[in-house]
Amino acid sequence: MQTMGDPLAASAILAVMQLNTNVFTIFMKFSNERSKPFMSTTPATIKDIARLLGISVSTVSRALKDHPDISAETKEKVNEIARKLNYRPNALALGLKSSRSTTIGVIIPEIVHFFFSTVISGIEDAAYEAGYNVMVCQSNEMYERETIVAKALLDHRVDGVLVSIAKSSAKFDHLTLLQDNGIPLVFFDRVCSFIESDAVVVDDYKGAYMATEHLISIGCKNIVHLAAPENLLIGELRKVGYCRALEDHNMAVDPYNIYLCDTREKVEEKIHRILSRDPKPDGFFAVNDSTAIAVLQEVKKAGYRVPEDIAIVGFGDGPNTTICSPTLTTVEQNGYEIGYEATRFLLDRITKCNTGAAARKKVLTPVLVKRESTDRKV
Amino acid sequence: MQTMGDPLAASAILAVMQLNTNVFTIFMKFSNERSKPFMSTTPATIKDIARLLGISVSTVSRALKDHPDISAETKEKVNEIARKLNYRPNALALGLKSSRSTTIGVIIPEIVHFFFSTVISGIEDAAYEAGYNVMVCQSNEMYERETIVAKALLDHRVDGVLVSIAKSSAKFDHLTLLQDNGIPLVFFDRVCSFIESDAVVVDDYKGAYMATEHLISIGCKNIVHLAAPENLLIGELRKVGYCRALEDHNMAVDPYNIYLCDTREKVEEKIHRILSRDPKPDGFFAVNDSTAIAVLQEVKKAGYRVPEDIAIVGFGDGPNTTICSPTLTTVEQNGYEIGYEATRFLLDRITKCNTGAAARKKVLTPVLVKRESTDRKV
DNA sequence: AATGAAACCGCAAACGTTTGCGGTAATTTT
DNA sequence: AAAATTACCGCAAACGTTTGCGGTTTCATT
Repeated sequence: MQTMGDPLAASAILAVMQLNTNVFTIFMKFSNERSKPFMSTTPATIKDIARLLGISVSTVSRALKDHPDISAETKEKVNEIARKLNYRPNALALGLKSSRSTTIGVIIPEIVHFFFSTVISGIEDAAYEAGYNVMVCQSNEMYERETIVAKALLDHRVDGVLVSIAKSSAKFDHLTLLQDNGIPLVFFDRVCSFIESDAVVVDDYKGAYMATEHLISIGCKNIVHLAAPENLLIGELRKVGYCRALEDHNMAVDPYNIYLCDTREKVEEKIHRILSRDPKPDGFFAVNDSTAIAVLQEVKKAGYRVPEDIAIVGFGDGPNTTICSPTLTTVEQNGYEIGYEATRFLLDRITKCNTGAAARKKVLTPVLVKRESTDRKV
Repeated sequence: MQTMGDPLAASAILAVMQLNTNVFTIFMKFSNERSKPFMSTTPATIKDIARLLGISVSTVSRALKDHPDISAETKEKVNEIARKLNYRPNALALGLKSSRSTTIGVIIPEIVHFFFSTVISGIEDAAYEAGYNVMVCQSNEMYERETIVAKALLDHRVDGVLVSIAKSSAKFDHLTLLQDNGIPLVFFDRVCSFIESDAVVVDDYKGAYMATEHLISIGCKNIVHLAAPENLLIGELRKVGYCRALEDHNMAVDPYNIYLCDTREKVEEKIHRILSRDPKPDGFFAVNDSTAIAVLQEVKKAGYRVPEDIAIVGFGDGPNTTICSPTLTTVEQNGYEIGYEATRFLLDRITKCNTGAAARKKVLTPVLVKRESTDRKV
């Protein structure tokens, strides 16, 4: 058979020759195929290989994973046919049998945000390194969507879930549901205080403290903080960092200088009210970059100079911070590292099956990136 | 039993009472659980429900889907236990049985880009509306990664795949592999000319034509085009649109005015060479927004005024275009709509099983969004 | 020549579902 | 009262794998 030119035809003959039992069905298989010899429209299975070779599925299965019980000759034949048929193991069957799907789920607010998309890159890299697949689900910051995707991940029997909670999530039954079903959870960035679980976060308190202190150091006397909703821990921590920095420099914390304002839209809605307060703000610390940039644009439009009249600091260090003008001082958050480390935590839980071990927490230290929006000549 | 206060305890009793055969295993089940009555660490199955109720799995299965053969009483009991156990059907088993996973795969270059992440939003919405889940995989613009994720999607027996090819992909065996296995393909944005399949794209030619014509209309005489690699059809089409617009206005197409330059890095590398050419460029049409914005920043840095000395147009209309200064004129691409329509195409193929029908193509018309970077007083 | 041990391979159960078919009991129809 | 429905439920096979166990050969050892 090695003398034949066309390897496909060669194996077809080989296969037919070795048949003993069900020649008919095989023949049907061949005659049914249109123009694609040896390739049905449906994925090849171990059964197909076994049938073509006239051996049992057990043998094929063992041959494919190089089991010592199988002869070299058989292994060769099996692998050849498998290659020709483009055989790929059915992950559903594998998962059902082993009750492990080698897939991890991700519940993430919105991937449009640069930070979250870099987190995903870190997650994917860590997962692929370990042979795991990733299933990414957006909650779109909506509690309902979060519950839906959590259940979908449960349905698919993912081996673990990485989650950063939505702004609007106040109930967490859907997450404890996952835990109750033996699916380990690891939080990243936006953690949930009510659930005992591993977590990877940045030191939001410290980042906010540094940001505020920097504004103070360049001479700001009346610093406004644009904050996130209260149920978000990261928002709270950043607010506390802001307050503490003021206190440590003997500046009073004016509650009226703290606004719930974490999107561009809210900035456009509230900015005039904020700017018309007395004493007038000369510094802004916003809970994220896009809010900070919106402020930057609005105050410029209102005739103020940045950073001379008003200095601004954001949080996150997305690429936008270098394309606005002036460029934005911000607190760097290494999304990739957060995703990578969180996934390492999760894989650890999965492979070690140590769901019992105490919750670990990794806190990454952010760094303040100084740019033009706070670059005053002091 | 309705008189008891605790519904959990009530059903436990109910369950034990109804047992006839395997009391022992049930008892084991209870005594094994720590602090979580009625909830093992592993997901509940139909078998569990059947065992607790002393009925067969077939009955439970039918009861759960409201089959007329099952009595109202049984249905009620089954549903009650199912709810208590947080029963969720095993998607792996369902997929294996039906050879449909109600999951669609997405192969996308990089979700960091605003355009692609909006596409995903459109995909998700269309998929969820139809009860499908979405598995998003990034190729990171790498051919190897693209082949890996394609195989992973095949392994998971997704019902269909949406794909936008990586810049570096020149071979497409991994995609025909999917087709050969009966998995329908729909391309979005970056199509592959060698594979006959459905596609949803924007009219890149027209978008480029409009952009170039706009530059001409504001008085640009020497317009540079920063192009994508040649193997990307969208890049080619945009280049052709650029050339055609010049020709239609009796302006010569200078091949030296066309550069392979589609990232910020390449701009920083080549901009000085480009600007030092004679005649000096007075207009730029870049193949995407981030490239255009990089140009904008570099020419400003080099002392030129935008748009007075040099006018710039991008492609894509991401949010960056409104935060750079001056704001960027660009060609709007409705990513959400592309994703939504592509998914509709795919679901159509899946549900209708009409893999045989001719390939359909939907071309969305982009619109030119004029902003400051071309706002000359003419 | 009988025994033992390799070397190879197949049977069958299991994972969690669905579903055609058959069966029993209760109810209705003659 | 017999027959025919009707109502309700269980058996078992199937989806694609893996794997413990048992079964044949074959070959080397006494």
